[in-house]
Amino acid sequence: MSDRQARKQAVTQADVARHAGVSGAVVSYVVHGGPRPVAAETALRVRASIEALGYRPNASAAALRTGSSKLLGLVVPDIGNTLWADLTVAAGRCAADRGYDLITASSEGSATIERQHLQSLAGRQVEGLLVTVVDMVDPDVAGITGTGIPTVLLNVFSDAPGVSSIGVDARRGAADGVTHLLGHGYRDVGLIIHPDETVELREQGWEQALGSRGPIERGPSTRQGGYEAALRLFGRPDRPRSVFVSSDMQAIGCLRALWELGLRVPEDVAVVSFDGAADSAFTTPPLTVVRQPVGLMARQAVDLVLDGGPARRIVEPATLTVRKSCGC
Amino acid sequence: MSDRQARKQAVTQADVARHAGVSGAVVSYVVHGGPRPVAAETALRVRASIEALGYRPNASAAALRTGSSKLLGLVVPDIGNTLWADLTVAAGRCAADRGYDLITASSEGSATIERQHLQSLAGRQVEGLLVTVVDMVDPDVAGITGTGIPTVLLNVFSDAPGVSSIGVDARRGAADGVTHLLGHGYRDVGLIIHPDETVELREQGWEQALGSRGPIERGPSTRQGGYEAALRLFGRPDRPRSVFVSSDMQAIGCLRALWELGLRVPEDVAVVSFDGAADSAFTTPPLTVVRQPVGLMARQAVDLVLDGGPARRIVEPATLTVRKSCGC
DNA sequence: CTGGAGTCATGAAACGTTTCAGCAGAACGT
DNA sequence: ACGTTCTGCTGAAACGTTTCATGACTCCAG
Repeated sequence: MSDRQARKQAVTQADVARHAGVSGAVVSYVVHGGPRPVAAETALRVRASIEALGYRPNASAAALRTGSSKLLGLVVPDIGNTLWADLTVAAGRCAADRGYDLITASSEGSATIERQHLQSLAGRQVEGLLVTVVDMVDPDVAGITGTGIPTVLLNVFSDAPGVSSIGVDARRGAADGVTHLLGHGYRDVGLIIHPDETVELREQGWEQALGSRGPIERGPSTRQGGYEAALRLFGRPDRPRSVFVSSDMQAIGCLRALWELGLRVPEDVAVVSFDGAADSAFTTPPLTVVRQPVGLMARQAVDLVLDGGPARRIVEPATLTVRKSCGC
Repeated sequence: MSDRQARKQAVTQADVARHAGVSGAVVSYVVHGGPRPVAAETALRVRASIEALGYRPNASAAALRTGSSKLLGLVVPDIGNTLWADLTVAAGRCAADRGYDLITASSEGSATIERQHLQSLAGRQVEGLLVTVVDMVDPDVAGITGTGIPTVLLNVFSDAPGVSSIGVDARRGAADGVTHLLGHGYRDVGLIIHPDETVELREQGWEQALGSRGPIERGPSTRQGGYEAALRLFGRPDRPRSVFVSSDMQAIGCLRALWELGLRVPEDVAVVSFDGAADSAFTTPPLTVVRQPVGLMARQAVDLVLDGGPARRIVEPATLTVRKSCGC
């Protein structure tokens, strides 16, 4: 109990310095390789002491002194959505390449939680913020612009000053997906989509390609949400012969619903979905998708926040990946 | 460019203190509610200043001063595995409930990356470490025990001193799954498993229930790994009529392989898998699984590292969840 | 020898916070 | 009137780093 109270830093720079018979400054120089030269012999002695004592620099102290936390924040709506998991992996790797760690926070679809996470990350002095917003009610994302933290939005384009955006041309991507379905001869293409500003361009693309509004069912971008929406959509007397689903997660739920209803894919219903998450290739049948290049987007986002240019807006193409669910 | 060089804390405690006409100490008291009383009127004035200036305490400085970073580390082998994503969500929620943030690091199946992450997290003074190891070559996990950071292992039981473990009774769980298959009348139950110390108990459970060793194919715990292993297993002339798959990810890949081979589930091949991740309920057909209660485990893990008792070993039951893939 | 350049190590300041010791003044009982 | 207690605030120290200004020492040219 008392040994737990006495929760102090195990080994400090000063300990190492004493052990090696040098000053603290030299220890710092050895650890960071500069900015002053250190004699090879001394460096060796210091390194030996570091090893012997198991010294590990206190990141908080370094961050305080240098003003650089070497921390990046990532906020996603739902880490259980494999698309965001893919994004997280890619961003984590890029960050690590540049010596940064990533604090990942999942909002679980709640704007309130999102706001809390954002506040918390700002307090942690993260040097960059990658955000996939949950529903984008707020043009200034939770007052983040005021903090001066370089921020990139990854699933929506914002006009807020100082905020960059990276995303795909969702309207065109969606239109391409629907057009592909149309090319198979389907006249009516249903839509399953989340009722949310972040994906409204997908709805527009669908409508544009279709030239009219087909049957729509709405529900959250989750497997369960897609399942329920699909149950409604294909329970209709005028059920469509094909459907464009605005996220892979919903498509996965949709597939289960269709299976339960005894409708075969693609023979009875053709399916195309948006996102191209890792698991969209492993459904039965594998999903034909409009793919977002999240790996690329993550890399660009990390570069953008870390290299500190002016706010930018980058739009990547969303490309159709044909697999089996469309009937090809 | 120069305005970016001049990267200093926007608003500090001292700024607020000056603005409100009080000392820095009072600002701290107001923010934290103590440990000294503050007159209601003064508190109001300070709060107004905080609001007006947009003050946000510097977490690094607080961490340095108090020795408490309010940070927890979570290391998972692969965040794309929805089981770990589920774990991450649960752990993040528990941590947030207690005022902690979670740094999540995904090792992507590499022990080297895992070690790097662990080192980095230790340097960040995380106050607890939740680790799902990637292959468990190292009884002392990457020298973490030396750091004195409370650590919980979540997918393997370790004898390392000072390290807690929380996990399921995997041998029994696996045996239950296989026994269920046996109950359907299948005599030979194949096995798809990752060649790795972290899951060897599942293999033992399978063998124990079976009373012998059936056909095995090995591959990584990923969708692709399961897909390839299944292709081999069911390409055999003596292909089994049922299979126990040691992870949901592999089972999802297996389902795709079976679909490609024209084998129906469960009519031609019955499948039971281990884990019970979120998406195991949304495959076609939905997977019968041996479920790990990751939500519960995450909660216990957070409590364990934060409440600071002695190292413990907790084993939860893994329970069979019957869905459709077993032929019930 | 002297002076200048070069190499290496040192001490101390600063980063922004939390918290302790101390102090002024008011309130109170006697 | 005088101690005593309470309330509300302040100043300063400390946390562990990084880095600057300084200085000691060596080396070499003149």
